[in-house]
Amino acid sequence: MPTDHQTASTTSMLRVMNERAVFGEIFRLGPVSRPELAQATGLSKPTISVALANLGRAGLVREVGLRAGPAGRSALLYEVRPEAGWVLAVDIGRSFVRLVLADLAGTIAARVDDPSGSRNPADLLAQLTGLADDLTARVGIGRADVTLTVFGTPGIHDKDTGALHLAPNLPGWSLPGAVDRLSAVSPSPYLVENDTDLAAVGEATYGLGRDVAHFAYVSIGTGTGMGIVIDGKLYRGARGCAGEISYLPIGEGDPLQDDPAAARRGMFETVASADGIVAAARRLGWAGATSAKEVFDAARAGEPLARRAVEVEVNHVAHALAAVTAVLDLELIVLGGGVGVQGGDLLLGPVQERLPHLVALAPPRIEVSTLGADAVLMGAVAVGLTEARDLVLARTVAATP
Amino acid sequence: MPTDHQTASTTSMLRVMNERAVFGEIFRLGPVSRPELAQATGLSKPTISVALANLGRAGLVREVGLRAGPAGRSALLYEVRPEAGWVLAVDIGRSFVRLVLADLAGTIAARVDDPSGSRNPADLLAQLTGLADDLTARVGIGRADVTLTVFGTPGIHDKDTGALHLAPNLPGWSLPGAVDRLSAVSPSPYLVENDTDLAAVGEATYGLGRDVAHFAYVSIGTGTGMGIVIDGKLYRGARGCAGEISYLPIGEGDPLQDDPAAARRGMFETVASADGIVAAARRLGWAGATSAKEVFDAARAGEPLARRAVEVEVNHVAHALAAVTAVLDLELIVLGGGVGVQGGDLLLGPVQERLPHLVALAPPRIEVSTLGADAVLMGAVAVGLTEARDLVLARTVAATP
DNA sequence: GAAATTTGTATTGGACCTTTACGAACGCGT
DNA sequence: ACGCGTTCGTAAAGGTCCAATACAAATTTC
Repeated sequence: MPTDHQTASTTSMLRVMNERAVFGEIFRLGPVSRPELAQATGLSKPTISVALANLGRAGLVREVGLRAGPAGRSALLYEVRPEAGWVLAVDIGRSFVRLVLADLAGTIAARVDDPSGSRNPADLLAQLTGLADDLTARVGIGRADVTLTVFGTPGIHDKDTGALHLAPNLPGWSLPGAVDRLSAVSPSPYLVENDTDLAAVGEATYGLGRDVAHFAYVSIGTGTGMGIVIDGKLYRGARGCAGEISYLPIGEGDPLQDDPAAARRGMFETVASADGIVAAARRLGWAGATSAKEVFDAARAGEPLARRAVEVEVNHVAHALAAVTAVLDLELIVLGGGVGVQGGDLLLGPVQERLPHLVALAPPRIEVSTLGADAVLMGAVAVGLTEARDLVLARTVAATP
Repeated sequence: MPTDHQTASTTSMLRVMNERAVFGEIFRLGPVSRPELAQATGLSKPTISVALANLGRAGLVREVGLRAGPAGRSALLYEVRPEAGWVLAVDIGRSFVRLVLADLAGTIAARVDDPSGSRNPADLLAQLTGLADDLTARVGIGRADVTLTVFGTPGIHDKDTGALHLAPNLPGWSLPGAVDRLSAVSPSPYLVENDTDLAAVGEATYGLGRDVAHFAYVSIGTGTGMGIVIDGKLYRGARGCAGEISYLPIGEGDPLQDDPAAARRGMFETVASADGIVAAARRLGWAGATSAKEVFDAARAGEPLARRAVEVEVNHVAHALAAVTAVLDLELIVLGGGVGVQGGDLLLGPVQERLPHLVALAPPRIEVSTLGADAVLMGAVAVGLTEARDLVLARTVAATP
């Protein structure tokens, strides 16, 4: 049990701490006056003034107007200077590459969605670099002005070897060092995160999980996955594999005896992902079923075979969420991914009804994602903003001797 | 996503922070010299001296001897004054009540194990109060000298209502306010924690999980449960129900169709707990099986039916740990509880072998508890010590105007 | 247009920590 | 036994930072 010991501080670190606190409150509260900052931080007015002077000199905050109060002198308002930092968010999806350039205030300045072709490292890198240059040029900043780049990819990024595991859709990226080549996209520091994890952060920051302390995002689509956000922080697990619900031992039979390929892919993913639904429909007698969307449409139209296939899916999803609830005891689970979003109307009610029968605990609320396909990108922005805020501040502090 | 904002500090809070840091390092490093403390905290020698003077005046630390170095003046060593605080740990088990009185240094000064009778609130309270008085008297301190009392109980403590849920073995304790009556045992502040959670903390502090950041303790016995320790902190979940693996949807058939009572109890607990093993043995043809211990003994003797019953148990446990691994991605899982400890030799190997076939991820290490029945008690001591350290420090700081 | 109120800043004082310097204590070698 | 190098502990001086107080500036209300 490695317990983090309390840190000691010297006087000169106080200024850093307090400036950081002031900067953080400006982020949190938006345009805000000095008295409000004094209130929020517990610091005195003169201290706030000094901190604002330093932050202003460093170009991190700016005056933005006056607040007209009921009486008395109007207060100057301060806000984060948006151009103080830029976050490049990249979602490397199965069929699309999406990029967003956001300023430090979180405003999205430019966006690109590219239905890309090849996924081998060299082609993908060239494509990403070109798109990134497009975006920065469009906004009128240089490549070097990007504070931080955040990549969302499927699979698990092994930071020691630079390899990407469990991402069969990205051939060539599982070789050692392959992920490190992403540094070529932008001269900034960069982060590589699992796409489902980012989607979870996105939903937790901009979506339904905003005020929820124990939250998870469950993605069901071509594959399955889960991102866990606890107390506002992503939970990654010992090796970054937390939330790999593909491997939940849920479904009929025993993978060892049945099908080793399915075992490698994971029991839950095999039965519950899009092609698992198609397989279920076929097994039930609908030989011509080709896509999950088709099955859901038919179920909405009242087709009995399709409805039974959906029932099977409901059962699998309910069992998975039951397992997650038994382990994590969450407040809210948001359903996403292709199946989760497009089939959400058919899944949500039955799953919610089924869950209390499986776990005699207070079940979590279950909702369908509001961000949809943008969840990954928005999560990358959120992660990037949090990190970029620290980066610009650290840069400033270092430059104040 | 509630993000905790950076706190601001004033100069006078620096002293508090630094004294806290010094005190923490003394805890962490044991008898330690001033130069070592300066090194560990990053503070200067004079500051350490001042902090030690204050802590000494408050009775929290004391000189303990000299360190003879290879050359130069010998350094005075400081350690926590054990009598500065006392933690009373209480394990309310199924057939035993165990109490321990530990000083602030963590030394166990007195212990009592009582094979108690009645479990209704009034009787149990009387018994606990008597035993607690015995312990304090034996050590020579007063009731009021106890800094903190930590109770370990089965079930989930609802802090809002003061009721204890999911603890069928403690009749009467599920009424609102019942748990609050535990305050009568000692005039100190008190905490009520789930026994399995405490056992997890015990193993994480004194047992096999000492240097592990992602850890869980899985208890299998009369019931089943899991305690999760992440980065040294207990993970409780949204309502304190995290780790209730009794409800993992693992086992044959569907509880809804089969047996509503089993559904209330939880699928996994029904099949994998001690009486689940007995039931499995009977189902396999051993009609006379009466206890899990008997089944394990027979399996060790080579009895075929018993060995098959153990195989069934292995399968269930492996599935449960697979689900836990898929969700949490742990480094280490420690197996405890009656079945876990006494049947560990038969379960460990087969489960470890089975797990990689169920999850294609790096599986966690699995070990059998070394603390055994003392895990709950030791966990209560660990939790109490952490908290008591803050309490005595806060008391001191408040008394220094 | 004056009073009331709120905002921003200048000044003073206090709390804290570090640096520097020096005396105290100890071991080792001669 | 004595000196020397080394380490430990403390004292004094200096610097940084923040709060409190006081006051000037700006704005609304009556």
